[in-house]
Amino acid sequence: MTVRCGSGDHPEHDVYAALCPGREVLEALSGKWSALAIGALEAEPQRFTHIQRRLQGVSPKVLTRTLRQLEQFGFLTRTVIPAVPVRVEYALTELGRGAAQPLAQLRTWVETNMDSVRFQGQTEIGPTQRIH
Amino acid sequence: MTVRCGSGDHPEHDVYAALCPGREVLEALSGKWSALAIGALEAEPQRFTHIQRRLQGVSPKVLTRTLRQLEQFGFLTRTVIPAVPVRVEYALTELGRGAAQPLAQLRTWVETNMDSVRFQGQTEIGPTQRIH
DNA sequence: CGGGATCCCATATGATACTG
DNA sequence: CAGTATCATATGGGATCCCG
Repeated sequence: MTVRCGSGDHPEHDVYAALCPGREVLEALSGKWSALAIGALEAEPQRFTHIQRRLQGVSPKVLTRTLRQLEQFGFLTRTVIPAVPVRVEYALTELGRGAAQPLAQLRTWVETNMDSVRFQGQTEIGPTQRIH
Repeated sequence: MTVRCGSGDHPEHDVYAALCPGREVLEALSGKWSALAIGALEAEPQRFTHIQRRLQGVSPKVLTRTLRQLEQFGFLTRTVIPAVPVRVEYALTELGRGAAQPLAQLRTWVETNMDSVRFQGQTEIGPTQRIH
């Protein structure tokens, strides 16, 4: 069964708890390519190569791992279509479509707020100064 | 100025583009502790130790790096309050409060859908079979 | 109290080439 | 087409100890 991790009184899941399995899920969805991959499948199922072209810069190896991980959690399905050459289709599950929503909002937020983000260099700080 | 990365016709930012600076931002918000850290500051500014206690399991070094990174992008501010001992307060900026929303939705989605997530092991696959 | 300095490791990510 | 194999690198993350 699923481990719960509510803090104290209520039994709900709480990603702030160290042992909450939700952390794994959050990390899976937070991978460098996860949000993009899920977004690529929002409209309709897609084949490997299509996804790879969409996520500009991803290597086949990394994309494979990303997709397999998402599949393991049940966010998407991988279907091999017998044909020559073979076709493999990735499609979001019901769960995946659910996760796709907050992820899409995150992507959209980033895109629409890019101009407010600061890209300046380091904030030099050094050791915290003591007051004498 | 800010680099744009719209695909083709429109000039908007597009995180699917390889050179889009939005990718950095998305990654910054996708760090293992980023979403949790920002969430910890949603209600009100907090001190380092408080945040550390909230994010169960984070080491001081990693938390420091997480916060500094978020500060660099302008998501939060770090204020040293002259006192003995020194107090350092972290507070979300306007930008940070904006980012906090989609992140909160993501956390909430994960927490409320944990029971639907599959935690079973690997999907054994092996090399894709060829059709003869 | 709020970190910095170090050391260390796992693993995520990458580039490239090759194959069923 | 849809990967796997290999090699290489980075760096995020962690543990510990120390400091002003």
